[in-house]
Amino acid sequence: MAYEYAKVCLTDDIPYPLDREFDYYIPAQMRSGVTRGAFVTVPFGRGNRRRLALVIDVCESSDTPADKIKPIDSLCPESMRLGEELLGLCRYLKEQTLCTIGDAVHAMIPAAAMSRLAEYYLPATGEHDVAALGKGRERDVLEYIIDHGKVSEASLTAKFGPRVYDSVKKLMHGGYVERGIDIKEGVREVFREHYSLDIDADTARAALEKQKGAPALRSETQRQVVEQLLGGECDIEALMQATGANRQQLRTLLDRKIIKVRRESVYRQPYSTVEQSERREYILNDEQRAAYEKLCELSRSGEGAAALLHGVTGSGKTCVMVKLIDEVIASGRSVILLLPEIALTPQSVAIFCARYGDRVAVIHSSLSAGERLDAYNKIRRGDADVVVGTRSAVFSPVRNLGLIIIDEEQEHTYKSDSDPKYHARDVARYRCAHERALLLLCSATPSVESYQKAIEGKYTLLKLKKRYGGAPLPSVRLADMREEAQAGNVDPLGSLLAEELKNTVGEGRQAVLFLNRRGYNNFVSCRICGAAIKCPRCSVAMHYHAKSGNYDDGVLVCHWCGHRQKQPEACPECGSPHLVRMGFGTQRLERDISDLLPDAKVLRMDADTTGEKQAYDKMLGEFRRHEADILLGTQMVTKGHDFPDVSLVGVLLADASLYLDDYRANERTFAMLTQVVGRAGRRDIPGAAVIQTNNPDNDVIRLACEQDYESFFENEIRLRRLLVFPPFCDIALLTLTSSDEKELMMGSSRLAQSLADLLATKYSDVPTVVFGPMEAPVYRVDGKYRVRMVIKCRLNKRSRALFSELLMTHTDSHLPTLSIDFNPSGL
DNA sequence: CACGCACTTCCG
DNA sequence: GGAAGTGCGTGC
Repeated sequence: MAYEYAKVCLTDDIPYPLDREFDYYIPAQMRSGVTRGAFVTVPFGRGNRRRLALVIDVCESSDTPADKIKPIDSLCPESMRLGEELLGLCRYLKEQTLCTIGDAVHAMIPAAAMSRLAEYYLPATGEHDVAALGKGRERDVLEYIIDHGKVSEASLTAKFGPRVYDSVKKLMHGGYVERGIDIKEGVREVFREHYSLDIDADTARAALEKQKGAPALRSETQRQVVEQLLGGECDIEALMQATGANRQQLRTLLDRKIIKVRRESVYRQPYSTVEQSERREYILNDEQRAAYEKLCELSRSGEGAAALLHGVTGSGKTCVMVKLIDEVIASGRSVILLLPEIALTPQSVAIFCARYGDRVAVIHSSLSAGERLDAYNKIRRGDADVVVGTRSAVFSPVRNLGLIIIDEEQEHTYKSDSDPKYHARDVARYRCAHERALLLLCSATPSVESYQKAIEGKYTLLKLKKRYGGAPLPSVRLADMREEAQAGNVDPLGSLLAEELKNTVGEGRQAVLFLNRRGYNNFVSCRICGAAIKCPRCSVAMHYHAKSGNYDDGVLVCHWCGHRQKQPEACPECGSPHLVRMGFGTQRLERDISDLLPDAKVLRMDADTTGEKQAYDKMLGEFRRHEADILLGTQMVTKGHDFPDVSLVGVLLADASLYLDDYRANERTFAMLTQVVGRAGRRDIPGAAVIQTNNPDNDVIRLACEQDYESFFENEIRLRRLLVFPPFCDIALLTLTSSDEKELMMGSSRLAQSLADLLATKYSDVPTVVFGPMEAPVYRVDGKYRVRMVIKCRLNKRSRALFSELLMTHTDSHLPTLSIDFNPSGL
């Protein structure tokens, strides 16, 4: 059992070709701690700079020549250790998404839990002839280091400028200066200290009575502390309150071993202030019961299984989910529930907090570093067995995983577009298969890929066809905007929708208006030359955003890089002063509504007004409590929020998303319309929906109005098969990025050439269809140019090996950066 | 022939 | 990514 060697992967930010296993010697005193999944620091490279590394495996011998092997430097805290399941998942992520092990690790462990290495410089031990350095910059640097004793590279750069490292290097060569390393553990956990006596009760009483031989209590405060603790353990706040002791006085008693302290971590609870909804009983109807029983059966089988729950909007999928979670928890296993970010609201979280109390951990993007760490530790220690969270929660280190639920599984936010470029659905499938758990995908409008898998029998398909409580579907009317335009109405609000809006608000009910895309077409263009005003850093038209209240007083904003500027007086292209604002966005719509219904209270919800999560949650709360009449917004309003008083739903520009140059445009449009129509009229109020479109005959729009998913799927799968799109192939998106346009051009032809070479020789057995290189739809973003290649292929070991090789040979710090995304969420 | 600098190689 | 190794041009 003496493992002397460890295979490790570096986990700092390293280039792809360097991401392989390296053998290190394990010093004898570290043998018990250095095991698979542990983190260590190692000396690496010719300069032996310290690096953080993950132990992939330990072994008795090594194939590496003994003279090359270096010893491990130190062992990192236990709290960073990855379990066997997550270690396997790191490997899987690297294979599947071509990320580095480091990228995978960072997706799993919160930054606050990771140790950080901080290098510093200090004067070398021993005497040195400082005068021999003469009077150059090196001497100044050395004197600065000697004066300060221990200096970070950052402070040297601040003092001497960016090229200071050249001097430092020379000083190190000359033996004047040495490099040291500090290992800083991440953000501290919050602990509460509990004090108790470290001496027995008799000794304590003796001390209080000032008996000989007993420890002396030198002050009244010390006596009070001992007296208090005779009554039992006491936490620090209560103790200081009761005795008037301060930290220093407690410290003294601790040092004299009269009292002792126990530190218990307290978890910061970001949702502790959530309005408590009462724990309600869920009564299942026949359909729901059948689905629930089938799922229980799958779960109890103890094998990895996957199911797709397809239920029309309002069919009560949540009831089935909650009952299933109860069942899995009761059997002693843990549950991960994934929701799209915009569906993760206090209301949805409250359902689970009310039911499972402090056994719930919530994870979302706007947690502070400390909150994230607490949630992570709570899960890791087994103090939470229900995890509710967004995409990254799929990596939660739960104990004894029993179930992963992905709600609204078609949402593209489950696909990450930065390293690791994983899809939460694929990660969940892998985990469930390996940890013998059940995967449950839920949706009213499943992705074409998932539904196809269900039809093929890879997922167990469960259907809920009835709306819960028998609520009828809203009556849906299409408003043909071409007729409106011919009649001279170019306002965003058509006459039918305007009429319905008046009636609804007049009757004291609420309405939701959904505008397809934020600030749609809302740009400034020149009447003379027709050019739109573009962002100086990106090649897209900037959008006009009015300041609050005044439509004419606004700024231009780039939706890609966030650049803001005032609207220019004249066209930058032709100098003409005739600039006009085109199209309309949520702001323009808000103004039109207040003209139409001056007394109605309107809430506008888009990325501008909901910068912070709290603001978004607050707005939803207000609308739920009927403190406003009309909710107006982009995608955010379509999610499964249950608004009891909403009887009208309006969709503006229903077809705007049909013509995106993405093969999923139909699917997205169908899902959006189906969901938004499903918002209207639950329970006893009959709902109505008005959909404004220029394409009333379009099948996608028509079928969405009828909530007919099956027919939509039949059409769509036929189209995908015909045109060879997923699920009938996979797509690899290769993106080259550079701030130098010329280098980018050279890089892209080099890339195309290597790809062609590999396909003609080593990988001639891999069938592909190659498109490009071509400029990305938005060529320039944040000052960088982007060129792409799109490759249709089948993802398997061979094709991944091909792309991996491409990444190996095209990763170089002074070449354009290559990024590969398999089945990206948008093209 | 010494030094500077672009380019390549390899890291255990 | 970074440091050392390689090879070539320039300079007194």
